[in-house]
Amino acid sequence: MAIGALQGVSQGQGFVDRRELYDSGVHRALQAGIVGRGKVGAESIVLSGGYVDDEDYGSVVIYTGEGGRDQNSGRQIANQSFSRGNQALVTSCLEGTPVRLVRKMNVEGNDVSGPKYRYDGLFHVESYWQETGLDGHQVCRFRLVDERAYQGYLGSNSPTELNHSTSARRVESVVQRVVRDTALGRRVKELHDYTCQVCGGRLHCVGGPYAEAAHIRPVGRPHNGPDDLSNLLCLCPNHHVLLDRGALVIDQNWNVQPLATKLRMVDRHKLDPAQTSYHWSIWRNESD
DNA sequence: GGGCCCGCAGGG
DNA sequence: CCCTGCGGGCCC
Repeated sequence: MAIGALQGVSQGQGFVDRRELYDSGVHRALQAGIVGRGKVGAESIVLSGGYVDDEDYGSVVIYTGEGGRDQNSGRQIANQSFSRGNQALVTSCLEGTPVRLVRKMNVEGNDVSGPKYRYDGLFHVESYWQETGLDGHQVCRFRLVDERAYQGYLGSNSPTELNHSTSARRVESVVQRVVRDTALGRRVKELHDYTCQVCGGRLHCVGGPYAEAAHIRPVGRPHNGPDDLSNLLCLCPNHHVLLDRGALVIDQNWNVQPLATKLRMVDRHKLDPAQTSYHWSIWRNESD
């Protein structure tokens, strides 16, 4: 029942089997890959290589949700939904709470007695979406980033001062909305005079207006959206969040659904319909 | 607090 | 390859 780091457990620590992981409290399940509750968030996940759709890049992990899987063959035989453990990971994303990540190691040679699992520290659920998996069914997917990588993005000089329960959400926001907010981000905001393309709102702060540059198709793996104007919107914070989390999608006619309002356009800013169509594809089942 | 469902085991 | 199975989450 503990979220975050555990006393007496060090990063990189090995565990012989799932029973030892269970007893240590690192991952309190003998079989399931996700431990956590829908309304509280996830505690821990195990990356075992059992899912064909998983991608492990070290500090970035693309994790496939649970469910719809044939126990024996290991193949997806039904669609997944954002429920159970998948809902727990969504909650971790929305709340910004860290998740313990355990990797199953490929044991070299015949050393059966050695540790088969390794605790690899805390990860943040940066985003979630769904897509058609390699086996042809809808799967839930999660982009997890090593918390140390986050601190690297931020250039933080005191990683240990980060309080996960209170500041992680803000950390995530900074990564998505400020660090990537370069000259291009300023450009798109100037083109729209800091007016939200969804609601037309313009936030007047002391010192000037505030808006956010939002990528339609996310940049970085696995989405690999382009970091250019044709993939950027000028949005207020609320509609930025709703777009990123799939509550808003943009259809072929530039209507924002389910609001049924037209995306506000200006002549000098052309969008690429391929990007809105990609965004649609990863959220089509959730937005109706 | 009991019953039910389900899962990124593990071993034979 | 098959099957037994432990225990968490969740809904009564």
